[in-house]
Amino acid sequence: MADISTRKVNPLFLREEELRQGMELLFYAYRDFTAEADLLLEQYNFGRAHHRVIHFVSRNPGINVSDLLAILQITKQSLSRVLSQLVREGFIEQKTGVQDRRQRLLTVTEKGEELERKLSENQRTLIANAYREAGAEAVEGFRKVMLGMLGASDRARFDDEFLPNGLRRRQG
Amino acid sequence: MADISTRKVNPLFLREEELRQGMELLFYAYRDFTAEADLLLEQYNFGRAHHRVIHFVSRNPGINVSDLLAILQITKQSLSRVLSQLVREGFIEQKTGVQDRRQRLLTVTEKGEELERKLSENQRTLIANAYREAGAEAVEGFRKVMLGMLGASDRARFDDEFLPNGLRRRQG
DNA sequence: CCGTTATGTCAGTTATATTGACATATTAAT
DNA sequence: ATTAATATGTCAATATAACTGACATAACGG
Repeated sequence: MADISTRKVNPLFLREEELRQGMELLFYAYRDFTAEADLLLEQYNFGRAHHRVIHFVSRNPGINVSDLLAILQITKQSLSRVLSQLVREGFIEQKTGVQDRRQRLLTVTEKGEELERKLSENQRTLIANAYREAGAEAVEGFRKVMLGMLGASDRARFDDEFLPNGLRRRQG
Repeated sequence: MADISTRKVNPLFLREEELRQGMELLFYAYRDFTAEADLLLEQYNFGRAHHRVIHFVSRNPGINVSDLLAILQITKQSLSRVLSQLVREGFIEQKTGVQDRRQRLLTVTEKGEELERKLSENQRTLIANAYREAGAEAVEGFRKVMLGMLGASDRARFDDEFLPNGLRRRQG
């Protein structure tokens, strides 16, 4: 199946094949990437949504609910269940905004940070190993391609961080 | 937030930051990647699972149920609902195996191929654009990193296709 | 004061997956 | 030939996680 001889003589097939491999890479990588954290989450009776909330609140301390919803792209009702659970169990804190007292600004507690570290440990290891094995140049390419795949609004979240080229350099 | 000066003097922070960016790239890319196909699937009252089944059966004509389950990593009951729906509506065909008549070998009908093309059109475009904009070298790096992130069993699915280096070369 | 915004919540629904138990047909092993 | 194991399918109950819609409160901005 998909014999090389066919590929060689048919650049269109080759390109098509290449694209479909890209699709599958994304599928498998995402699944493998999330698999272990999912197991850990079960022990807390949490789901992937909890992980995402903790991750993005940890990365954006003081974020308000609207902005978090914009990142997660879920309904406020969905977030509510997850978030109130995390607050109730002491992983996330809500503080009333100072300029705008309607807002609830979210931060992760120390307990929350600890959980975040646990949850992401395997993920960071996976990425770190993949980066190390692939080498600096490959990592640069990986980022380029991934960024190129993002929709405009999501890409904007990275622009600030990528342009100042503090990160493009090393990844030893 | 995340000021460059801090990054420059603290390689550990930089590395950590880099890994977390990788995590988010994967999250956003996967979501943006699947967003449009999801919309189309709604029109058929199908879900992402249907897309996956069609994709992998299309890529592996004559695959049996067990192997498909191994790829999808879902229960046979879950697959059953999706698959029987696809068979009932004429997107997928089942044929009794010849060597082993217990098996149901799955193939995509012409109608199924058509749906697959529709569903993946946007995804292929996304990848194609990202590849083109990033360049051949970046694509090579992207693949290396993605492959490096896969678990052993998933990586094995690509080994055959990657080692014969019919694909590493061009991506014009 | 009033329209809008940020947030929260109640209720009902839908989609999708899971587990467990069991059934059928077929193959493979003794 | 009988029997154990395999490939597949199905019924039923449950779980999860999202959704929509409606409504409520508090605070902002003019």
